[in-house]
Amino acid sequence: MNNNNNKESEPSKILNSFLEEKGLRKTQERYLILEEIYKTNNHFDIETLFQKIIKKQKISKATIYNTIEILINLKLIKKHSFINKTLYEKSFQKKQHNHLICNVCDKVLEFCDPRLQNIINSIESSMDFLVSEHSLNFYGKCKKCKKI
Amino acid sequence: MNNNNNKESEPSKILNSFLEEKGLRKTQERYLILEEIYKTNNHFDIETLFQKIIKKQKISKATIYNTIEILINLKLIKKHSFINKTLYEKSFQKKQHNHLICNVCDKVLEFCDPRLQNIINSIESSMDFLVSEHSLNFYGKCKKCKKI
DNA sequence: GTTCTTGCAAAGCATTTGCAGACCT
DNA sequence: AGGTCTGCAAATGCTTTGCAAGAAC
Repeated sequence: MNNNNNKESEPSKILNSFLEEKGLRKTQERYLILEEIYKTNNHFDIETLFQKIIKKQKISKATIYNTIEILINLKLIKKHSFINKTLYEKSFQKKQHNHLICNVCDKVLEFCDPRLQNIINSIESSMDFLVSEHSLNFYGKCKKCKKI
Repeated sequence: MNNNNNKESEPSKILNSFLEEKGLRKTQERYLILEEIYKTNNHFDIETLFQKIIKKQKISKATIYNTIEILINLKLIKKHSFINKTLYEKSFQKKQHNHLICNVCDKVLEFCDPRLQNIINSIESSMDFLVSEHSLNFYGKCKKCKKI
């Protein structure tokens, strides 16, 4: 997969079609922000993303927030509300996963567990609730920090 | 169980012992805030708690935030960082549970599922991570809002 | 009397909004 | 040309901080 998110990458094409379809402007900034995000492999916050981009060219946080909203709607990124901080991550073709957050070093790890889907299925029927999103986070100490 | 949290209720006694032990002041405000929280059966936010108390007597949000912190440490309340809002709930002798958040009416429902503990156990060993807290939230549509 | 706590106001963050000028189409 | 988007700065919402006055011990 092409992570070098130029205008030919899949996420860019998705953004492109969306903007076209809605008659919205294809601004340089929107593609640039998407590109920067797709260059990043970790979870990131707005400030970090802003700092990365501002080194290359003028940009305002308002534009970042605006674009982030579009990207969330397009499912190109995902927002996570952890305790005391909000982080985002790219999500195109990314498998369902959950998070481990180390309270000591702040690292965010990912894991998958197929049993979660079973829980979702049961709860949907037992509680008569339609689940469209979920978040499962474990907070504690990672491998390294456990030892200290 | 006595939910009429006067100074003889269990949560008050816990707060009391803690303050005594640490040589901190047993202020009227601290007991009052705890009492108000234990009268509340739902999840609540700071603003709502503040409004409830201010009707009865002068209080400042700074004091509420300060007391909330003590109560969290004593595990008498629990903080939840949902997407776009922070809510708290009393947690004394409250069983482990998880949350369903309706995106339409904002209602917060609770559920328990014993299989979650199995997931925690597996992840602790497979990821070599020590889990001390967790949150499992499902976002979607509740029974009523599904129909609309 | 000493020390801690409260209430108030100001400061801090993260995010949103309003608007003039710049940029897409 | 015309409407949209950006950047800036101000506003907002939530939480924290600093400090003088008040309360607990």
